[in-house]
Amino acid sequence: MITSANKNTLSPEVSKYARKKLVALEAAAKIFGEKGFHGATTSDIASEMGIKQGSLYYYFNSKEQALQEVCEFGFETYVSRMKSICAKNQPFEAKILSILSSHLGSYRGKSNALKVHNDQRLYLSVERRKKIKKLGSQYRELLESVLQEGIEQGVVKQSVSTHFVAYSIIGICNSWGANLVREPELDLYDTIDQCSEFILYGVIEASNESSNNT
Amino acid sequence: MITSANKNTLSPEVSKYARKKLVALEAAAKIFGEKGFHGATTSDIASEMGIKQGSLYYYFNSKEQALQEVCEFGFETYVSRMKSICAKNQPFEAKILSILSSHLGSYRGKSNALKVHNDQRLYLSVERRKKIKKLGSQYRELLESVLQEGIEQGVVKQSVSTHFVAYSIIGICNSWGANLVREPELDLYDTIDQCSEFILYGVIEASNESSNNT
DNA sequence: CCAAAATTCTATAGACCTATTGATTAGTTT
DNA sequence: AAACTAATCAATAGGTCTATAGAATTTTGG
Repeated sequence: MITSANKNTLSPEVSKYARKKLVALEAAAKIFGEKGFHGATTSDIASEMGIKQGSLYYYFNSKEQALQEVCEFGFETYVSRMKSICAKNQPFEAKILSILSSHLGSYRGKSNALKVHNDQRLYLSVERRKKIKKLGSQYRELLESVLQEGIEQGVVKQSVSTHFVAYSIIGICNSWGANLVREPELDLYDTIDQCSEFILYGVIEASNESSNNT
Repeated sequence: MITSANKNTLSPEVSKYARKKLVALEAAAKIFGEKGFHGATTSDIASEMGIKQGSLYYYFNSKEQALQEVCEFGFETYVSRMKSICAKNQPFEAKILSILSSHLGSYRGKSNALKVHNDQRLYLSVERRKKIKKLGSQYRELLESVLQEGIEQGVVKQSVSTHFVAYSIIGICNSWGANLVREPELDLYDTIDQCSEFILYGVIEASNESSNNT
């Protein structure tokens, strides 16, 4: 049995294993992102990182576990960053901007892992999804708390459902995130600004109250 | 060779073939929706409609063609409905509401096909995606034209990019659409209303101009 | 430079899956 | 009811994929 958890105890900084495991994760993320979980083969992933199919199992116990790790990898740092954003003492608008920067920026950073998390995580067994589910709930609750804060400060309309808006914001971000991955020439900061403007103020001209209700 | 295009020339109203072909499309949509294109097997689809795996090829030439037909099926009527909405002479807000009703309502109607279109169409070859691509562009252009109309009427802010907002609206709709499919107890009309409010006016309280810009 | 550990390779068993073929049953028409 | 057509089935060829096992190679530490 392969004890892939073994690391060289006398690692220089970080073990060779850990370094190459990261390469494996990135390769898996790229291939899963391109072909989907079931469409990707272990052979694809292995050749992406320059090793043979069988050797991949030195780094993963199974294909499904590879997907699990990619999803967790793509989501983990991202949620913890969300936490620190929410903890800060900033006006509502600034927080939203930070959140959008973090969310959309993640796609440009380790684009593939986060995309895989969004598109492929449901193919994991319930058991394997536990941690991911927890992270997802955490994230949505954090976003809802920011909105609730906005309501209490009188900045955000009382009529909005924090749950609904949180979901909608996540939807917009994931949709644009997918575009950012697909089209590298798309400008990240422009996208962030437009999302922010749209989420905060909608599309209706504020001054004109042309409510010609039929 | 199976001439699956044959219909009984003396069909009663609509041929038995056409009727069961629809059953096949719905079964394929359901299974593709649950397991994804590569995760689904022809055996799954066949047993969903109560026939054996091999018999499925009486209705489809290949698994990939089944996916193509499901995607087109899910998108076609939907785009044509969008056309008639855009042609109507209605105020901007009413049009947006109609569009949201149509888009989100579609998920409740033939929920699976539209979901499959969104999630799985990229696994089709470029050739097979041609028609779908065209429909997608048509849809987005129609939505952009509605926004442009709104700008010209002074209802929509001049600063918004119609392209960006169109994409964002589609993102929100697809995100909520997926929720509507996943959670049947979610109220359709409530979702439509909240989406509309959010898209039109954003989350910020209109009266309060608390722009404490740092 | 040698021995132990880490990493990669080759080869393959065992499943499973698509698509085809020819036989078989059900349905219709005359 | 015979003749014809439509719909389904059973069986399988041919291919691909995951995961494993043991051999071979590389790296590391003394």
